[in-house]
Amino acid sequence: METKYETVKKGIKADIIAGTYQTGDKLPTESDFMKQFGVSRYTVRRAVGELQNERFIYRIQGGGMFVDDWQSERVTQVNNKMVGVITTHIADYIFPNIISGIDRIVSNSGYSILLSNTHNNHQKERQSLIRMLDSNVEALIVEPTQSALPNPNLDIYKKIRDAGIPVLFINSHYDELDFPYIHTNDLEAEQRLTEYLFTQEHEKILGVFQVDDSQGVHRMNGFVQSYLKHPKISYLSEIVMYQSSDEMAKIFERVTKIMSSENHPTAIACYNDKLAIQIIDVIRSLDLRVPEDVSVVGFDDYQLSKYIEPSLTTLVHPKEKMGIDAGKSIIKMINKEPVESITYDPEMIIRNSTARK
Amino acid sequence: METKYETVKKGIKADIIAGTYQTGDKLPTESDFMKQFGVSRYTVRRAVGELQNERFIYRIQGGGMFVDDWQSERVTQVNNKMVGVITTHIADYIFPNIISGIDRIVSNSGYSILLSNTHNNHQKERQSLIRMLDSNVEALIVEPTQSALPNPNLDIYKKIRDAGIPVLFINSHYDELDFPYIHTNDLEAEQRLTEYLFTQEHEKILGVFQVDDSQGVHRMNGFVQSYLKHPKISYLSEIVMYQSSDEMAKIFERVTKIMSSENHPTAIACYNDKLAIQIIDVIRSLDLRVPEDVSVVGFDDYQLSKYIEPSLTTLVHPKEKMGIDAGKSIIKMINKEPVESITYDPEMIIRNSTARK
DNA sequence: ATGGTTGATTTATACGGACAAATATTTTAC
DNA sequence: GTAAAATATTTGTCCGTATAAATCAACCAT
Repeated sequence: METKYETVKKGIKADIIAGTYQTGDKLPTESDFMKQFGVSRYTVRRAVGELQNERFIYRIQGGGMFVDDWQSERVTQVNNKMVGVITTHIADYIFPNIISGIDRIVSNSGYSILLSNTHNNHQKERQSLIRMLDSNVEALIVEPTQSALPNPNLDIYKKIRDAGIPVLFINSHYDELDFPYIHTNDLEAEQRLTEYLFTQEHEKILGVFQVDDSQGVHRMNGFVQSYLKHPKISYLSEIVMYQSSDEMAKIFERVTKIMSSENHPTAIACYNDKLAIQIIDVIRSLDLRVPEDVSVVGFDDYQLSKYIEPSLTTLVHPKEKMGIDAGKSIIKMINKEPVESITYDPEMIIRNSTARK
Repeated sequence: METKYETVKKGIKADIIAGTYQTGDKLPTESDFMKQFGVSRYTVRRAVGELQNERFIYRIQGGGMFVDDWQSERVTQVNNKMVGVITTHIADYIFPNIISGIDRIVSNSGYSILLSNTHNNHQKERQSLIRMLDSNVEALIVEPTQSALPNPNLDIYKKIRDAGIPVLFINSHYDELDFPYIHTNDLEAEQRLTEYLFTQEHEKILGVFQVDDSQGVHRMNGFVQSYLKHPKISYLSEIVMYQSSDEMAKIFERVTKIMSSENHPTAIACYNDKLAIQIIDVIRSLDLRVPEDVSVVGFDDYQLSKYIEPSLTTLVHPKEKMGIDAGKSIIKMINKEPVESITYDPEMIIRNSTARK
């Protein structure tokens, strides 16, 4: 709940910004505001006192209160409550849902989102972190960049920690830093999915994974560990690893080569749905049918994965909810309340891109 | 003569500077100071309140008052080069692409994006605008909220203009404000698309349009004007109008009713691809085939529109490019260079959701 | 020892009242 | 009409009181 003086302050401030009271105008008297807001003189005076500190008004004893020239250069103090959000990509894929979830929560607490993306590049991550610090964000939500590789920006993260700025990681995290994080259990989920393909009698499965973020590595490990539980067929597994900086065309070439061979895999486990959708296109160009000839599975349950033909078998995990949880956690952290890390267990959704061998 | 609270303030401040109270030390309680200076609690609180504003002390409710690190860097100059971006939705649809395009450009010029969304609600737009001003953004990129309706926030926009803050509108704009804008030529494009349906011998076409944003209104007008050019059949057109606040289920109900009738329309023109995809689902639930029984067209060329079954006939317009152009324009505007409004002419893409009647 | 509960302490918010000081307005005196 | 004086208005300072919220310290049960 908001305090009364904050309500009064906001009310008057809004009228000033809206222009109801113009620069230089005489404001209503304290008694007027007392009646208008139904509060005591103390409360009004506290509100206008802060507005005076923020240079929105000035007061003349005996004369009245007046709107200050608040529009001119007030570089000095900015009362901006901001939460910094750093992700690898803004537009791609599931991030909009996450960002939207964050926004829904933090905007209700009066915070804005200062957004930055790293294009999965450590140098850009560094720039983003520095800019966030310069902008005096009160807290940070970060999706680590190339989380599977050593991070050269740990020095800045440590500075941020020492400055007492709360940091929350999403999707992955760094073991060296003990910030809380919210992520999905990629390894176990991919394991279950691969296991499902085995029950469909697939033995030779191609895994295609992006390995410069830790989610991709976990998914790949899930794939591999599934095979290790079936030592008789584990030699049949094939894996294509790629980095986010690689050209997609090159990756598809490698997949094409593998799928063109005599004894090609009968199923493909993809890093995510986006890749799966593209791989299905590649497969069809080889005159193979999905799922009759090749089963394809993805990850994430991208919102349109059920509408494409064939609809995708995949793993669903919360997206907007992750954002909402992240927003709630970061607000708690700002208020110095304790916060627990959260792990989501993705659920398998069987659709039409998979079939018995 | 000095006021009492000034005396108290000076007294405490002197002890801090002299080192009687060291940085981090707990100060005496308010009651202590009341006795020490022989004043009321109000006076003590007023004194320590100002000391807190001057960063000499900090207070913890229930905990006590402590000497702040007043000797360190007093002025933490905030280097916040920020561009505010206000859209109706963050996650939905094509906005991520636009935001990503903006980010690509402005981040290269050292700017961060302060993001806010309005959920297509005027009240929230107002809050967003005020927050942006409070945060000292150097420029604003705004997608108008409910742009087809009168905007109650024009007063703030005018205030922003008077303050010399550059504003750029995307997707739509307000005629009352002469800010530059970047938008697509929705009317003509929808006209061409409807015309195409006529060439496919469709005569009875249902239009489903969202009418609280001006894009939707323009699209609907394109649809209508197309019919007006064919007066012989214009009585055959049907239109379902809805607002963003309406429940989708209700809209689908109305569509269902129309499509269940004896002589139902043979084609449906949808506000956008997202709606088209859902409408195809509705149509199929009525045991009608797309495109054999009913042709469906969308708008926007949503990225997965070519992957769904059937792939969508639609109008493509730049999305990320719109963001890039917006970014470039806003940087120019910050540099006080002249900027022209930009109009994109969407291109028609014929896919498999349409067929000859 | 430890973990939870209770009560005391301390700051935060809020009300009402009183008088002082500066300014604004009206009245009075010329 | 003008200037001075009286009055009213408005902000500034200050007090006492009350309740809420957060923290701290002591206690008790396990």
